[in-house]
Amino acid sequence: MPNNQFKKGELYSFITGKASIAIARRLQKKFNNAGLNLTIEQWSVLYHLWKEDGKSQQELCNATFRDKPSITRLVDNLEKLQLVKRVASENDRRINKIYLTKQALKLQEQSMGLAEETLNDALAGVPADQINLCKEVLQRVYDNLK
Amino acid sequence: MPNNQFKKGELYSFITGKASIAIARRLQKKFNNAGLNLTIEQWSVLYHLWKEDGKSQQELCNATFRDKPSITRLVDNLEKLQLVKRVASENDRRINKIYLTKQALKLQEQSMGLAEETLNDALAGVPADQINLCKEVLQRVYDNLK
DNA sequence: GGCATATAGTTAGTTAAACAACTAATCAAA
DNA sequence: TTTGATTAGTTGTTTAACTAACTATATGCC
Repeated sequence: MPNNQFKKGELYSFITGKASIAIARRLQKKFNNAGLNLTIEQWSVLYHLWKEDGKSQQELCNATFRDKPSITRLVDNLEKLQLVKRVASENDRRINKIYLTKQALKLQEQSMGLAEETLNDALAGVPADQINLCKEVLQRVYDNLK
Repeated sequence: MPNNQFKKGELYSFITGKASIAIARRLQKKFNNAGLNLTIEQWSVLYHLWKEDGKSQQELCNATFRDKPSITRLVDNLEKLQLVKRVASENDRRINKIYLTKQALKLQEQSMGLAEETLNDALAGVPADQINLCKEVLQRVYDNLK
């Protein structure tokens, strides 16, 4: 039987993703302490728009690994916060393109700095080669399941 | 600066825990397909009670890495499903001890089988030593942040 | 053109997470 | 022994995930 090195006690924390939950909580705290009124989920949408503005909601679904209703509501809330605007595509009127506002552009540097800081906290004392191997394993897991 | 091997594109998936989300989704699907009317979060509580029945809610908080309101509501829902019962502790009447019902005991074998299956799906083709290293890194991340 | 199908997005309902504020029971110390 | 602090658990509110059902637009085929 493959991979039965997973004894039950270890099984649990792999499934629950304790480590990534801890990372997300730490980042959220840093946001709160910095007075950034932003959830990690909202930040994750902005993150992909900072990389390329004007993505459609469907593209945001793919990028953030969320389903359509989740993105609809995240964009709703980001619009309420005046951080993004929906603009109907001229070519295909089913599509909403999502554009960052000036306010959102201002948040990029600070929040990305806090995110890098969080990962440095998380990975303190872990050698680079181990991090890389870990990333590869997690990517493989993701590919195995998608 | 330590650990700056994290370029931005990689940063995101580490924070979001794509891999563990994928694992949880796969396990939830297996539960649904098997007709198990159980969320992964509910299962995670049962999991720790199968290991040791009669834990207090606070002990379940620690074990599952959730806060008290989350456990209150999970136990509420598990009680509605008649899978656990709250029993006030005789020594200390602030404490609820949570006990599995017969119905819950029946679910253990099947659901744990599906969980192992899910991890085997997830880790297919990943050598044991890499899995072990990955576990160590994730544990270290968790310890760094708690 | 007209109809079936696919795609983009929204709405509704249930479950869960995070946080704050709360009640009740226990403990400790003056 | 009473007062203050601590601990266990609950309740309320907001945000988000997931599923299913829905609307509207676009596409492809006859």
